[in-house]
Amino acid sequence: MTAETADQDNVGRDRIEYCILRAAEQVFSQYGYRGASLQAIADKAGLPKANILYYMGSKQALYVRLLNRMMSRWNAVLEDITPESDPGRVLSEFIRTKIVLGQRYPEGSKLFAAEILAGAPFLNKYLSGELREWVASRAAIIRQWSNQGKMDDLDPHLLIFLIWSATQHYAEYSAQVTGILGKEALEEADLESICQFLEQVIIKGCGVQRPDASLAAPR
Amino acid sequence: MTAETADQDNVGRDRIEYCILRAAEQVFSQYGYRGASLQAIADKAGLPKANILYYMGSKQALYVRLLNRMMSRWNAVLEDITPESDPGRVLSEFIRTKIVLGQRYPEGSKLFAAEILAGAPFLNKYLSGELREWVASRAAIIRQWSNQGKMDDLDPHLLIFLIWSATQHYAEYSAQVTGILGKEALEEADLESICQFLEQVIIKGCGVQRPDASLAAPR
DNA sequence: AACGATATTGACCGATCGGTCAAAACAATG
DNA sequence: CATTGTTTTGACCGATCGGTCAATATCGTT
Repeated sequence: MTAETADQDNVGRDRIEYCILRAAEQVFSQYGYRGASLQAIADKAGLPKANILYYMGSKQALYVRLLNRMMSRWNAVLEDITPESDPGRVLSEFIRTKIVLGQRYPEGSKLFAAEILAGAPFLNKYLSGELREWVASRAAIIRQWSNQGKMDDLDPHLLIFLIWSATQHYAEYSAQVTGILGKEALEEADLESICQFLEQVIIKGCGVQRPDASLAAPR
Repeated sequence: MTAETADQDNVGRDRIEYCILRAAEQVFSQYGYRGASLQAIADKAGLPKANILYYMGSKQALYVRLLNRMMSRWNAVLEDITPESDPGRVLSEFIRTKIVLGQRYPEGSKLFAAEILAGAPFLNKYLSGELREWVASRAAIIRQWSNQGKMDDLDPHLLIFLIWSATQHYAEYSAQVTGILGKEALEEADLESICQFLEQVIIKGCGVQRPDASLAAPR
């Protein structure tokens, strides 16, 4: 690197890399790792194929980078959960956040789904490592809620799986959902309906108690 | 065809076709349509590649045949639903049937998932045709249940989506589920727990009333 | 203007893709 | 045994795969 024009240089580099990542996410999410071709990514990015490899090194490196980017987007979810939290509020926020993430990054969600479908060849360590710990810590807190009588006594892992599956469905199966509902795409109002539906059914289904039942007057 | 040794002939042919379909289902479900190669299918079936094409005609014909086979497996679900049915029993059976199907045909389930992820290029007509009608008719009955006060007033489409997603999750995301639970595979007992969990949460979450509340003595 | 570093890109590599074909192997009938 | 129809399969086709490379273009520094 020559002296300190680094800022400008990196800005230009970052812009191109972002463009490549965006194109690659679309192609990988649609066709999976093996089904995607660098040529298709290059075409979508408007660059020659050799340029993709110049910036990303290899198909695998590009793919792994996309996976990591998507994982990091999910890291913020359910961060502030504590044994003292109100289950209803936390579950509600969990559901809404997941729905929003799926809408904000539909290709990333599908990319992740395709990776799992293929048997998680690049993510098995993450699944049985970081993510397992993540789930275990949240499950322990949910378990405490049950013991405190704040909600029914349910397997917390299965509850987390339920929320995952129910929310991700609308990102990964958008083709099915829109096909059946006869819509071109899901609108804001649809998403709000979905969120309210899932909140109501899941929170009620878990027997979540009103937070301040002993304090607030029932009405 | 020569006279009537047709039986034997067809049996031999069917056996080979079944073998090919089984191998193809594995490969397609793991890599998607574009990511799968006829060579990989041939290797898994223990046949030369040219033989696959002799029996199946083309990669696309083989793929479409697998899709149709999987769709027909799902046809039996929720067939005997009526406005007079007990919602609890129907939903419970719906959930269990879906879980069982996912376990019986894990590759078929993943095949379908991969097809939807890719934007359902081969299934969009089915989704917005047959399947939409299927959903609409069931949704109408669920709506009647709500009007009869048998359950809460919820969007039936979203309820069907919820059950679909929650059950299919254990077939399509088996790599994630086993990775997080730290199991090699889901056992019978796990599946029973999952079914009971989903039945309890969803039925309770929908406010389903006990069927003979006015007849049976509360205990 | 001259120079070294970085970017860009067309040409090319061996491997593999889906698919064709004709020769060989096989089975059944006359 | 000869004949006819069906399977089987290796060889091959043009296209495309991921990846390499060297020639060229661009840029900042001196």
